[in-house]
Amino acid sequence: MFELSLKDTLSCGQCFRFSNNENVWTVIAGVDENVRTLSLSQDEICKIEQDSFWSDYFDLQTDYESLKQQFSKKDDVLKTACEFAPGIRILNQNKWEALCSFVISQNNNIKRIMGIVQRMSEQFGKQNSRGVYGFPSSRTIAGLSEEQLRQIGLGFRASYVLNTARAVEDGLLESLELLDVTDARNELMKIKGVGSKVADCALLFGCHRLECFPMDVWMKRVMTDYFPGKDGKYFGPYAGVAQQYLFHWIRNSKEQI
DNA sequence: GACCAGGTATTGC
DNA sequence: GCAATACATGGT
Repeated sequence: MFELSLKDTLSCGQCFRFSNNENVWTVIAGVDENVRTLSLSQDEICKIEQDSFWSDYFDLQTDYESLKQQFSKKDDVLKTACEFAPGIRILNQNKWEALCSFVISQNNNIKRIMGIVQRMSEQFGKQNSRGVYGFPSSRTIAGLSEEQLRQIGLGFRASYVLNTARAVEDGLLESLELLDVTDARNELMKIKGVGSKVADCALLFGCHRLECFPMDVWMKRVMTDYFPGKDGKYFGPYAGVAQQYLFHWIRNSKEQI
């Protein structure tokens, strides 16, 4: 049996379309009419195994038990973070949706990011057969004006989102597949509005490049406080997984070391 | 009303 | 290369 906490995995800042009623967690994932919805309580998670889309989305193919064991053996602080929320997994999101969402995330807070993504979907996305709005396609966004994007509250990020949609329409995401992480990262950063942190988030949460180690304000704090002089390379080829445990721990744990 | 939010581009050394 | 600053918007 796999370990997965819906609450911790969905609310740890990887994705921006989820909600919670009573004990039921709901995720909305995917673009336009390919959007899918999952509503589940924690004690029903075994159902995910029977669905190929959600199995992939929640990364059931990766052995997190083994990773957490290795992390815990390597470092005591990381062990504490793993034990704080052991049910976190790295999501496999749509690449464009992840990239665009993290462009929106810059100098922004999670609640407002979620609102913007929801408005974007309802105004510019297409519905599936059940009436759920998918995240708008890059083609749709590339065809909008900056002014139209500003109206949903994107602020100065409107032009960044537009630049990103145009790059994706030019085949950026397909071109990344052949590249190593360093080249892929540099390619993403050619977009005006995509820096190192957003590039790493897109690669980690959208392209499943588990060695990427996004450095936001929280992770900078973790590194200076607990890993002085070190960087993401210290955590090895699955640094991105370690990053997410540390990120969630530093933001939510009252009792730090 | 100042300050902040999973940053980035620009400018100036 | 690294430090300082503006950037839209909505919430404390």
